[in-house]
Amino acid sequence: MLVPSFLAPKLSNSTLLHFPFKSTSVFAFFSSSTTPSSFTHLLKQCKSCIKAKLVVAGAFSPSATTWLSQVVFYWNNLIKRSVILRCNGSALVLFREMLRLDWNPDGYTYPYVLKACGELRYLFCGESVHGMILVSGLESNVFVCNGLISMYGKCGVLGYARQMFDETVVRGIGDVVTWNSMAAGYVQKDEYKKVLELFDSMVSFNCFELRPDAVSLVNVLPACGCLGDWRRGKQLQGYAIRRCLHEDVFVGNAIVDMYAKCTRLDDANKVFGLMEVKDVVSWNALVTGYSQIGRFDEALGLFERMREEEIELNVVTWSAVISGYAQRDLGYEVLNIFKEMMLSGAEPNVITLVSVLSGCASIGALRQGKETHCYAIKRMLSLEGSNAEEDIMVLNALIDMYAKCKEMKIAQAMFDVIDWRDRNVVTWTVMIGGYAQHGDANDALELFSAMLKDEYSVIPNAYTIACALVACSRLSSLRIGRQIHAYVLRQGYEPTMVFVANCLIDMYAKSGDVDAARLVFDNMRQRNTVSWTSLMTGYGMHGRGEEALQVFNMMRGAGLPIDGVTFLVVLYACSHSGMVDQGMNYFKNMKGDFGVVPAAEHYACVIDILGRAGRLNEAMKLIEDMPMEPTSVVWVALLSACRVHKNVDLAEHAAAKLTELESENDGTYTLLSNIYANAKRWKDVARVRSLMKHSGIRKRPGCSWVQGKKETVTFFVGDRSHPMSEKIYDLIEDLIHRIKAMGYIPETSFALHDVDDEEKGDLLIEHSEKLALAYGILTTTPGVPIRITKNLRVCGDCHTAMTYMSKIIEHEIIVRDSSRFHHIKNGSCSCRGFW
DNA sequence: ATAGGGTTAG
Repeated sequence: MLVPSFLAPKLSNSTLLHFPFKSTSVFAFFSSSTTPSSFTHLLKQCKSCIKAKLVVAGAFSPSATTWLSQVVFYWNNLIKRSVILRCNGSALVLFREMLRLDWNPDGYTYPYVLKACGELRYLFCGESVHGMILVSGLESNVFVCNGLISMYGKCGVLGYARQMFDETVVRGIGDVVTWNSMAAGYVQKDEYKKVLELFDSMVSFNCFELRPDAVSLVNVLPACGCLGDWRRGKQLQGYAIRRCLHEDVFVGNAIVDMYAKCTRLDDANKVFGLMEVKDVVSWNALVTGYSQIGRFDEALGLFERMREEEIELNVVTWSAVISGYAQRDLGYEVLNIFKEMMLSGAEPNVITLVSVLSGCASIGALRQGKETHCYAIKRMLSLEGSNAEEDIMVLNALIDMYAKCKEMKIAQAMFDVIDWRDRNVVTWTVMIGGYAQHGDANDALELFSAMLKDEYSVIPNAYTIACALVACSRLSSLRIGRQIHAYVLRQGYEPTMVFVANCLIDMYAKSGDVDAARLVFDNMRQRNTVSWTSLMTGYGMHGRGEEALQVFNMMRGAGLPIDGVTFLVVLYACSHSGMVDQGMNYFKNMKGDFGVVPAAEHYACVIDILGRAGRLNEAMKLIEDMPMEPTSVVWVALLSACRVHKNVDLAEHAAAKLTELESENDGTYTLLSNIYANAKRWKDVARVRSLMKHSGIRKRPGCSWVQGKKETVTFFVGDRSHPMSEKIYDLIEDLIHRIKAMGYIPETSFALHDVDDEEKGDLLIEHSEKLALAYGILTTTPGVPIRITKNLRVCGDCHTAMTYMSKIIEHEIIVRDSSRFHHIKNGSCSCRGFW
């Protein structure tokens, strides 16, 4: 008996032949009256429903019949049928029952039983069967050996598979299937190089009978595809033609797929055109090939041709088109095609669902997302055995969908329900990304640090890092951002470094350290458009417009494509640095020089530029000349300009337009109210305030946070919850007193109250940014900048007060508000009035 | 035995 070394220690165990089958849903009983014909009848029943209970009274003894060998044959048939119908669990139950009734499995039984073990990834079971095979002396049967190799391969223990393979080959009983089974094991585990090696040794193996067949090619061709080795694939294509194997649809499909995976779509198309027999798979290979290299129009063209030629579309076809749309964030198209698919009667599978959910996420289609959720639940309930690996993907897609639809509570609830052992990197990443973008970014960072705990045994990937950095960007959390940067450097996320580095640029810029952003940019080995525009945006929001334009010129020099977003960033930079003429020039020439047609967003930016410069009439004229309907962003830009330049009439016009567009929000009302207050039109102020009350729109509470040594501390308006409150308020009063002596006059129009000026002054000192500053002064070492972030725009009075204060405190004040950065130092601010 | 999927930034 040839006992493989890996099984030997287990053989001494008396539990060897113990079978851990739990299911008892299927019984096969044999009575003394069972005849071959009644047995055949039972088999037919099984064919229609393998779960049918084969009820026969009493146990059946093998010795009581004259058709003994026939019965084993029928058992084999029953098991084989189960396996073919993919009811592997039933196959094993039948096998156990066969043993219980004392029938002896033969060389025809084991291959199927092993196949069932492999499909179910029941390694322990498979080993037990292996033990029985050794006892029965069938270990020299090549079918059985091949079954063992493929069982171990399927269970992922390639070492065992390889050992069985080597022994089989050494004993000289190996055939093509032996080699192909081993190759299939390697393919399963993505060991593509091993597949190629195996194929080489198969060709050079000195055996007359042994030549690679169609199956061998079908195993090795995808390996070439995955390795991008199309030269090798072409050789194999030559081999296929010499052996006339290329006429096999499977081989043809594998060749098309190989070229498609190597992004050589023209070669793939040529092979496809020459194929005499095509099936859906051939078409699908080409469709997905085009879709994945971004030639989506050609993919859609093929899809249309498939419909014209009335090729029966299957799930894969539909899924490929749906995922193509989803990847392009074309959510509406996703939903349309999905509807068509459902009407055609095709059954969606896990992949379809995941793609549809990603489409829902991209357009925030909560209702359709919930429908898909219901469908998924229905499907999971009706499916016989659910697959944990596939389940987690659907769950991840659902969590992501809910997060992108801003339903963080549902997302969190779903996350909580998943056992931590079932959560994978993506589960964590979609949650972190969800909080970073659509919830409280603090929660995102908390989740990120929880994830890093060893007990969860998941390692963040580049996507996770990117999401965590987005959270830092939103919070301006330079300290945590730096820590993550250090983590990135330690781990080295080489393959996706461009993504991560772009996020780092964004994080440093938004955390107030645009020079660090530049450093990251300069050290990148590869850059893409986003790298450049991120850096430009960084310079733009810090009011360093000249440098932004320098980067733009470098970008042009580097030959990168200049698109609409690039121009948006350029105009944004000009507007925040008061570079009116340059901005207007770029706007005028963007179409002529770069072929980029200005969109509504570009108009909004230019109106902002003109507005800041006080050229309100020009701005209004431009709005009237816009080739498209002015969007709400345009009117908001005008309204803000009216605030700065105290134009009540135009402000009223802009506010009326915003109401027309039904996109007025708390910001609109606050601006308008401030404009009225500034003009001392108190009745109008009261009217706006009562309007707000009636429409249920509340002023978002102003909130500022300041970066402490260890943590970030948040203050709301009039906040007295901090333990240091008393000291904070004392300090503000003291500072205000001192700067008043320097000439500071409180700008009372910024307080939303119709009371006398004295009291308004009191309310102004409660503004969150002043509280944050006082806390910063109290806790920061002299000389170190104080970094404050505010959720709304910084209040004009606070801005003036801080500018005065910067003369008498020993800190630079770096304020990030919802519009830009203010570096306040020695009595002046980097914004130079361009908010 | 061949085809298909989710998480990222301006």
